[in-house]
Amino acid sequence: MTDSTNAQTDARQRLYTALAGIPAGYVITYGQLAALAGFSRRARWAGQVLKQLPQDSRLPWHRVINAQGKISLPGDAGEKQRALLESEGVTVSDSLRIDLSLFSWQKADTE
DNA sequence: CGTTTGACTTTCG
DNA sequence: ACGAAAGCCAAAC
Repeated sequence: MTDSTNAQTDARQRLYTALAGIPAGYVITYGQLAALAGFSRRARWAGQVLKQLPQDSRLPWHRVINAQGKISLPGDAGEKQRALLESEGVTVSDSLRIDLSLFSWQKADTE
């Protein structure tokens, strides 16, 4: 395969690694996740990658929400994500909203 | 190469 | 607090 293909795979891999670093009971926004992977202002791209994420991947994709502290997944998928977060101890409001001041993950702390 | 699209973000009313 | 509009960026057409 070509170098360009490698670059694309590497970019996704970095995002996966960053996502894997999010502990249960915490959430992170698309923008923060992208920045954590080394790509600032790539929030949309991060969302696109998660959408294409295979089901067999064991990554905590449900810990990723938007900057408004709300689940971006439409329909039943959003309800499913809420259930997963609740099961990890994250409090989710009826409007799929989460208190970022309590559950937002900061890598530069607690370690 | 120009246009459209989107699991985003921020600002304004 | 909520919705609309604009801004931003990469991938798909």
